[in-house]
Amino acid sequence: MTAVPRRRATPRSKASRSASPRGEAHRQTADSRSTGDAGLTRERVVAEALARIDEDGLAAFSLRELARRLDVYPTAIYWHVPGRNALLAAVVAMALRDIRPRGDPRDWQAWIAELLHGFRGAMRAHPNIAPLIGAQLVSNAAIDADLIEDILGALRHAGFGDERIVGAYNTVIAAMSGFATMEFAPLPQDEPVQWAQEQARRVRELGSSLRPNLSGLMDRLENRAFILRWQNGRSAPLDDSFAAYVDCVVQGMQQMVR
Amino acid sequence: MTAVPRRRATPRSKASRSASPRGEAHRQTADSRSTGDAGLTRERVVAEALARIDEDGLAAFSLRELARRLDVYPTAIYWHVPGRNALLAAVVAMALRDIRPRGDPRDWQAWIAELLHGFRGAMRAHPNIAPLIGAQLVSNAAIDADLIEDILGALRHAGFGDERIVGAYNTVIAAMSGFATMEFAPLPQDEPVQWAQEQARRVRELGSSLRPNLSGLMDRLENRAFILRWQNGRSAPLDDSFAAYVDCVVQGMQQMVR
DNA sequence: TTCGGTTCCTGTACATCGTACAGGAATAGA
DNA sequence: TCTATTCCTGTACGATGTACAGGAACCGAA
Repeated sequence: MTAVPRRRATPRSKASRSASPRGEAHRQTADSRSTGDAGLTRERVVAEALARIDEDGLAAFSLRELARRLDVYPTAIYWHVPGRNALLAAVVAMALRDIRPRGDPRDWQAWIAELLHGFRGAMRAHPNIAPLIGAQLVSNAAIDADLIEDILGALRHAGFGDERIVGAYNTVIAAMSGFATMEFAPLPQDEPVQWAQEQARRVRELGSSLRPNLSGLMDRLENRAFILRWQNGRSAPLDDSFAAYVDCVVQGMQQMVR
Repeated sequence: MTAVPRRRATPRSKASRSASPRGEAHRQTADSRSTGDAGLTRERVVAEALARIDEDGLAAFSLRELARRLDVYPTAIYWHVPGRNALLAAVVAMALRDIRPRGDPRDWQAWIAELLHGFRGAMRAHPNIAPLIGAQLVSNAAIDADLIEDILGALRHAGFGDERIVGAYNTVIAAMSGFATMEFAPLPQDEPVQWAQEQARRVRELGSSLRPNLSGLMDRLENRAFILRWQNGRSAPLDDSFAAYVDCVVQGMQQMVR
């Protein structure tokens, strides 16, 4: 049906092979490579996977397409990565690499707010990994141990004792990932335009006279509130709501600690 | 490798066909059916899909396996449901059918707490749909419009005006789904025992002397905190942490409204 | 300089998946 | 009794993840 122009069966084309930089031999050691586009690395595989997901979305991502982009056979990837799931875990880790706040954990309120905003910033940079977040954060090493240590440190400064600090920690992690995961959750990717129109119509129809709050607030809610929108955070970010959410969590923790 | 005993190519076996209840003709009208196990319905398809996901997990779920269980050809499902994604959306809607609190929205704090606990209860009943929650709650009809109306009503009683009620609403939705989604996120399903052991070892090694908070709290944290556990909420629920989380959100909203 | 081992990739193969499409049998309505 | 509709059977296709068996380039020791 789609009749996508298909590349040849053999992944490394004659052309790209003979046009190899400096006409050097194809084979290179892992560390002597200087061109950067030949010689696979785990780093390169993961980075390209993230790039593919950023561009085409998670649903369209496949090891075979990734291999095509890397100009290798699909099974070559398995040398650097155990399998699809492990690759996705590594992708998440790469995307969340730099969320550690630079502020002072002793100013715990500002520090936690910075953490939550930083996490959301990473999600905004790579919104298509949103569905992976919950799945990979079960116990994955995507989050640095030093970051966890700092979170606990901030909570100590907030005044949490041994009894309640576990609940506070879990609250922070859940708050960090909860909002952004939903905000950037993907839309149905088939027929996106028609789907958005249908959703917009559906949402507006909810505001009947039988539902006074919904109808009275419809102007403010439509496409700006969960379940009542037809775009995701990529095209329609929920900045204000997220700020309110962060305030709520931080103030709630302040109350909790007393 | 696994060599699963494979059923025949034709889905409805001779045996089950001739052993059809009361030896009646195979074909039945949609409403005259009384046996309950013949005649497909959208309801039946969705219910069986949820049952399959509950038992085998989301990763193992496929339309073909579902069809095998329903004793029909895979393509028969398409008569009742547009496709895989739509089916999963319907599954989520079914699982979240009864989360509407029975309390009085005017007592907004108790009402919102009940909502959050009710949502988590639904997730505990169907933990394997956790990865779908974020994805399907973008703007899906999984949540009843009347429930949304009640949430807004509760927030009105809390004192939120037009300005801030959208942020409060999004906070409630994010809080509702955020924690439970993570708590019940699936573990890697290949080699679960070995994986759990590795994770346990990894977590315990994080508590070195370089990380005093982590090491000091390790006894309380291990397998009870996000990122530091090797079981998910199904086998190791985070009841206390969730209660703390709900308190935090509710108290935070109370502060917000002033 | 030769040679055996290691690294990293090519190439093949297979079971499985979602779903498009063409009918065909039973039923309902005229 | 005839026709249209409903709901399923049956076939088919392209795509996917990954097991497995090599094979070519490199490394270090002889």
